[in-house]
Amino acid sequence: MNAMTIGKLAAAGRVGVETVRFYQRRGLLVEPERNGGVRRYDETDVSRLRFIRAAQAGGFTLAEIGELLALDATEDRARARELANKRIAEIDERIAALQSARKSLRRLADECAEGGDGRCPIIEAFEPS
Amino acid sequence: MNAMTIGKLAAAGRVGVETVRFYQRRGLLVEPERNGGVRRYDETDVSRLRFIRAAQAGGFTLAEIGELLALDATEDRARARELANKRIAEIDERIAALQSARKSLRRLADECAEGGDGRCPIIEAFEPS
DNA sequence: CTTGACTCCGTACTATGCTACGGAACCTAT
DNA sequence: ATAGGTTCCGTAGCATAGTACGGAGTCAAG
Repeated sequence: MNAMTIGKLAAAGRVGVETVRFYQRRGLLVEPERNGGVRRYDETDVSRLRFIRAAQAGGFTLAEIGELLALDATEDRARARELANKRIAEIDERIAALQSARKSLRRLADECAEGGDGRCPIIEAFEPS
Repeated sequence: MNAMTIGKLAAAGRVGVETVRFYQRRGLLVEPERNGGVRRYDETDVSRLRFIRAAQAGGFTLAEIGELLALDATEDRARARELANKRIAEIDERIAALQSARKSLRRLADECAEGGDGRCPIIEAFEPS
């Protein structure tokens, strides 16, 4: 078997050991079997850990990720769909906000680029447009 | 003059009074003149406050926003451009991450939608694809 | 069988961005 | 002039997501 220690798991998920322990306390990672005091993890733990990081990158909070993980063990497809759709809507909003900010920044950079003197009107670059 | 109290300013910026005070402590909003103990704000303060919220929506931290605001008072166009471009790159990354997460979620919702039994493979939906 | 790396555990601390509390002062309308 | 709503101020607390500490236990190599 390819059992690994917490250090290996953390490395595989590119997080710190303390972070793994933290996720365990939060119930995101299950406390694994021990081999004489020392925890032993396997590939499914790596998957879970990677899932957590991927979901986080998608803007899920740890609490939401916990719900998703719990959901993954059930057959409540309706709830899973509901959560997914809710999050998609939130993601769309967030993307829109970022694109708006990007536009303001682009404007700022462009206006500041074309020589000229005086200062860049940074606040105006973000004015509701 | 259209001087307003902290409560009006907060309302105009859709934030709480405590938040305005917090921003003042952080140096994001300047301590305004007093009219016998009570602070009086004007339209420029509203602009600044709105700017802070807009920049925040674009993912800037309060520290970065402080730098932008400070920059707005200088003529350091190069630095302004640099900051803007750096942030644009970050925003693009963030948008890409969100779009990737969105795709996974879409897949999840779709797969869970089409009848079938058993559970939705949530973790697999986020597997490095 | 000892050394050094790793693990365990609880607890404490950090950073970010607010949010709340509570008593005093002040402002406004009646 | 007095009641009620704001404002002022420092300080304290909260949520999120970790990060650090330190002493004890364990494990594998030499």
